[in-house]
Amino acid sequence: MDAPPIAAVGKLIGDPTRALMLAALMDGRARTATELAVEAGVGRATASSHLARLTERGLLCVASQGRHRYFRLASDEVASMLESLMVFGAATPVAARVRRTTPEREARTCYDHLAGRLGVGLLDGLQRKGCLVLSTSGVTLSTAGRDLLCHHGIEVDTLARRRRPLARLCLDWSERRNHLAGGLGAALLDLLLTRGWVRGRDCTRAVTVTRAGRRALNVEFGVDV
Amino acid sequence: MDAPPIAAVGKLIGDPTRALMLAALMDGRARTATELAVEAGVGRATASSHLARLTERGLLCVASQGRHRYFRLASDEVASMLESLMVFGAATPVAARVRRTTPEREARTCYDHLAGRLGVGLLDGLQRKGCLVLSTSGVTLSTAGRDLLCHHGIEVDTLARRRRPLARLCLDWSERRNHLAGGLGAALLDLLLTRGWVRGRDCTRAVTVTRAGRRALNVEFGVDV
DNA sequence: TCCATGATTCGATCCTCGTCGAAGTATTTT
DNA sequence: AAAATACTTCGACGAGGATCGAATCATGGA
Repeated sequence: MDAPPIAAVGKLIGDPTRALMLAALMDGRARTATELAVEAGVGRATASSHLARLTERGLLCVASQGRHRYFRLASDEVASMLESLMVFGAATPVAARVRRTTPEREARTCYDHLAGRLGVGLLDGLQRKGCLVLSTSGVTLSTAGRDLLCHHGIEVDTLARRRRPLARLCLDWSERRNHLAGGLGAALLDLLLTRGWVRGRDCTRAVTVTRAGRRALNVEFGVDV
Repeated sequence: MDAPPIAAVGKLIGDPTRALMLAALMDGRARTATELAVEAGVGRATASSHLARLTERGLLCVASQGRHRYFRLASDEVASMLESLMVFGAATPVAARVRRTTPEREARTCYDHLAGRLGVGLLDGLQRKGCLVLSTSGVTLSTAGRDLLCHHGIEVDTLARRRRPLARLCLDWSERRNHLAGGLGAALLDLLLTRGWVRGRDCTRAVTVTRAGRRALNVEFGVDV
């Protein structure tokens, strides 16, 4: 009658303070222990103990820089798992049906890549253009896709050599469809931001598509925003 | 500073008793409140309150039959979400690396379909044979696939008319790759069991492939067990 | 070397929530 | 009708754990 493994993870995520920390880190950026303490509205001592437990369980990883300790999500698999929780997080099924379309549903970041309608659309568009081929073990980049992305300055070959998978799928809580994660997903968000095609809002994970972005995304990646 | 939605779901799964109930229901079968109380090692009153909360949140659904109330997972999306939690459930990353291959990793059921190496292999095989085509919104069945499954007595057209999606992907905690869920996944497990190609062990979710099954799976579905 | 700042550890406190027994409701059986 | 079974609601109890302040450790700058 011993508690199954999911209980431990659930308990970890179930605490409001830890959940706030995880939610804050969903944008993929690293934060110091004090920053997270403030964001969760809790004392430094409390935050420290929470962060230690999250790290120990493999949900977070930590990098010491000087006297600061920067915490971030351990991988985009963690982000993916958290997103899958949000499917049930919102409310009762009844309330979920009458839910409004929020900006977050339109376009947002998930860890370090795009999600929401835009994220799903991007994966769709790239697939229709024959740039991405979905297979069982995930998504793979076609030669055409490689050329397109290289043309936009993304160093695909460098990314491919990393330990991190080049392309992964992540189930979207708002669309209930997949969007593109992995190194490629991160590189694409990077590209869209530097080109000024999408603009991030500082406090939330929501992003907006610029007028130029709308056109460019359609022409380049076949996205119908 | 209000608690994010994931906290509520986490807290729900985080309780050992509720986790035991969910784990028990992962095989997809429905159980009465009393059965679940026994399986979780807890009184009837306690079980009842837990089941009410799980149902309210949309993780379980309930069907009243006479004086019995049968609880089961609300959908295979719940099973999919629980599997994604197990990726982090096992232990610390260090311990996870030296982990043995258990029977559960070889082949098991997840809700009402196959998972583990066999589940992943089945999806692989069907894809290689051109029976399934992976697309962004999920998997779709090709004409060739429809013919093959009908030939084995699966009433594909009937399944397609149901509200439940015909084919869905579910991330495997042991293989970290997708396996086949949805109505088709359920029908295939059914087929394999009635043909005697795999045999379920009663108490656990593990299944074993029979000698005849090994050959048949290879010939019919291109599975390399 | 000394102080300022970031982070962790420890001990004490407080509160949430899981637990059970008893009573109440619903449904089947006799 | 009455008894039996399945389940839920209610009230009270108790343990686990989240929280904080104070003390300690670690790093950087003067």
